Amino acid sequence: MSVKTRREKFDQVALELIHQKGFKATTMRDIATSLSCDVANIYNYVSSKQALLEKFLFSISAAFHQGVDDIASSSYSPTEKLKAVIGLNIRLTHERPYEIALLVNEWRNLKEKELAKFLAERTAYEQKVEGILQEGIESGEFKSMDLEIMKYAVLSSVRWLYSTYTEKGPKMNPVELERQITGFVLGGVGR
Amino acid sequence: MSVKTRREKFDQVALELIHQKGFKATTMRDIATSLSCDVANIYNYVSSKQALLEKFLFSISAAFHQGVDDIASSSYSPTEKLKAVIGLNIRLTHERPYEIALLVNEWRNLKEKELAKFLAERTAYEQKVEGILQEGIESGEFKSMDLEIMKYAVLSSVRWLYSTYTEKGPKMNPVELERQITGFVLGGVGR
DNA sequence: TATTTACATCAACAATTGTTGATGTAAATA
DNA sequence: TATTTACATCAACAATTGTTGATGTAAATA
Repeated sequence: MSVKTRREKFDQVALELIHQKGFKATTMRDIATSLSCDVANIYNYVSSKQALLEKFLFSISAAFHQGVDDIASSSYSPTEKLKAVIGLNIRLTHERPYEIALLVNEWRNLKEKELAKFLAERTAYEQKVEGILQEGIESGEFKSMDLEIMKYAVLSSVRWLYSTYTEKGPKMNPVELERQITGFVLGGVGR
Repeated sequence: MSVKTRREKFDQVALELIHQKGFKATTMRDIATSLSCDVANIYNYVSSKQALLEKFLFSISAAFHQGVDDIASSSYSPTEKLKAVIGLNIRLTHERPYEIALLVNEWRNLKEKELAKFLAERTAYEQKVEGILQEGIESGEFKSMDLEIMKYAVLSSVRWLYSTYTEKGPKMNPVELERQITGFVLGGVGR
């Protein structure tokens, strides 16, 4: 586990630096310094700085898509599907918090073509979630509220989670976290 | 209104560019080009690029603090205070969406000293909201859930709002928006 | 009228930054 | 044994970028 190849170490260091300082602010020299090697050496691992960002973003984006597709096409009820989407978010956040942080904060640094591709993927993901919510409204399981607001409210309820795993301090128990978030999304803070 | 002094025009252009491209990616030359003037001219309006970011962030941060202080020290019930906090967020988002976008996305570009000051202010704001939530749990108005999770869940429920005002397309009616968000935060999506 | 204010341009700088080409070496593989 | 692989360094580049100093001008103010 903690014995990593040089390549794995590189990925990890690059990811944490980009999360911490931001993509633009992280220089190839920063990464080299953290690896105690020469700048030029980094190009043995990755073809360009842009390619580095693209790799992280499209990899985690694909994981979300696969997860939500499996949920959407299941025979679960809307409520159960919504719980599963929350569970998916918590599982991925727990496993890959730094990539999710980039997903939230660094996507705008993609170049034109990749940016368009990324935004298309993001919109597709959001529409899949919206589909579950609409199903729930129609079946009467969810209250009838503005669908777009409902979608953003639900999505934002899990978007902050990565910070509890990237920041210092005690990590939250993912099982308990899921229970709490699910309770909030379904029932709010009121009694 | 649309007749602006050169200085107001500068603020507006700088704000929109930084929102759109990000602080690091926005160059002084970008701003100059948008204003159809020389780069050097910008230094008649602001002393440095960093000062520009600081001005926007601390100004909007102060507005949030003043708002939440008035609410916290009122004699409203916890539920009413929570509604007022949501209302404050919606009002400020409606009035100053671009500054709020920077508050969410660009604070990490502050330099050491200002970064520390900013984070202290942000933590203080979050603690004030947490205080209201705790009061509500103790009085039995809110369900008893993990206070920290509750705090982040509530805060994130309003953190995405700016995008509905900075993006193209029809703007949401702030009164209806407030009603919908309040309903979600207090009662969730379930029936 | 004399002076300040607000806004403007030009040329130039030092530092930073992503990237490349030439080159080397120890270990693994054919 | 011959060759490929993975990892490494050095020197150098072209482009970008924030910022400054010198200088000018039309309008507002004293």
